[in-house]
Amino acid sequence: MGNPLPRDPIADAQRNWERHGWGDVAAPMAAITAIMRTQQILLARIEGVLKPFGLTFARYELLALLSFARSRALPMNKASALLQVHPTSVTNAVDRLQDAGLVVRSPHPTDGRTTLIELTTEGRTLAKRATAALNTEVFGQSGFASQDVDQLIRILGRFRQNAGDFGD
Amino acid sequence: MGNPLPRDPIADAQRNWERHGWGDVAAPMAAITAIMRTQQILLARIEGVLKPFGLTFARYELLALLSFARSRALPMNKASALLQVHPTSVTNAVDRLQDAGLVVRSPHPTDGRTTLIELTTEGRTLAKRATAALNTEVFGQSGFASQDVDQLIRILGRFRQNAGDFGD
DNA sequence: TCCAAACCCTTGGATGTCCTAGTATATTGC
DNA sequence: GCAATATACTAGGACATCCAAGGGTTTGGA
Repeated sequence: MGNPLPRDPIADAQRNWERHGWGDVAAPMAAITAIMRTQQILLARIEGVLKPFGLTFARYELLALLSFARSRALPMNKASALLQVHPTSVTNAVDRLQDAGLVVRSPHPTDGRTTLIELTTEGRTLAKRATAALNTEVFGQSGFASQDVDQLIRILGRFRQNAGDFGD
Repeated sequence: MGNPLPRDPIADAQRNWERHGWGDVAAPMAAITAIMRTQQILLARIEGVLKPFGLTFARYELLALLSFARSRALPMNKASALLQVHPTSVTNAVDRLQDAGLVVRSPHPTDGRTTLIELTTEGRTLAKRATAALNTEVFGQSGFASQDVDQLIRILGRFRQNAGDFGD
């Protein structure tokens, strides 16, 4: 989508902030902007790897969640909570996965409000293959040094906890 | 969109990866997933602050870019490169900002292919006010410790450079 | 017991992102 | 000078996300 820029646009923005007298928030602004951009880069890599499988990242995440769940079937609201996305996003993903024959919906045995989702055999197979591809082509070549990975897990873990993602 | 989970879902995923024999990529997987989730949290905060101004993050970024540009008018392709988004995304944002009276399009004086975008007076004022709000309500309360901010800038800066974002 | 409040999922609408093509204008090479 | 190639923007389509609202089911208090 573009060639490398001559200079780091985020470092430029940080300098702009300092120049305007906002030096006290320039660094957090740069860090947050860098997170946004990094996410964009990583998402593009992930989607690129998943495309041959006919999957998007959103659909893969749901497939992976189901493949690791203890119980074979998961309520949609549970999936929404664990994936931390809006319930309508899960509805959307399940619609498409079901059209592709990778998951099936079934009614909850005792709660008429709840819908369960479950992997089909093809869904389980595809989840395995897609995970293997992501492991070798993205996670195995993340571009982060080992110590940096640890730092990221620590820093972002604390941030997410403070943001109310999880207790503990 | 949800209450805190009892446990960190990303730490759970990391354990799942290790349990399946993918221990060598479990940590990068967790780090990358944490980046995705952190971006989601930050974006929600930013959009929440910008909503009263009638802005989204995409539109704000364009407004901010224009307000810091040396030249009053910027070609659309330049904006696309600096914001690192697809040209059609800039077209989309400019359409809406123009409808809102915050920017105007004008033809390039010498290159008939190029369209310049320029802030209106209202656009410049709104950019200032929105920036002030983001500085106090988001960047000033990022939730990252000062040393962590430095770590993030360093780690993600190197990552972005290796990913080909910029030379230097 | 029974109705109001809470909960679950889905539909419809607004936005944003990207990709693919199409149109118009510039630049390059012969 | 003219054709071929490259560049700039935009239109249309596929997906994802969220919010608001609606319809069905369960729960809980009067």
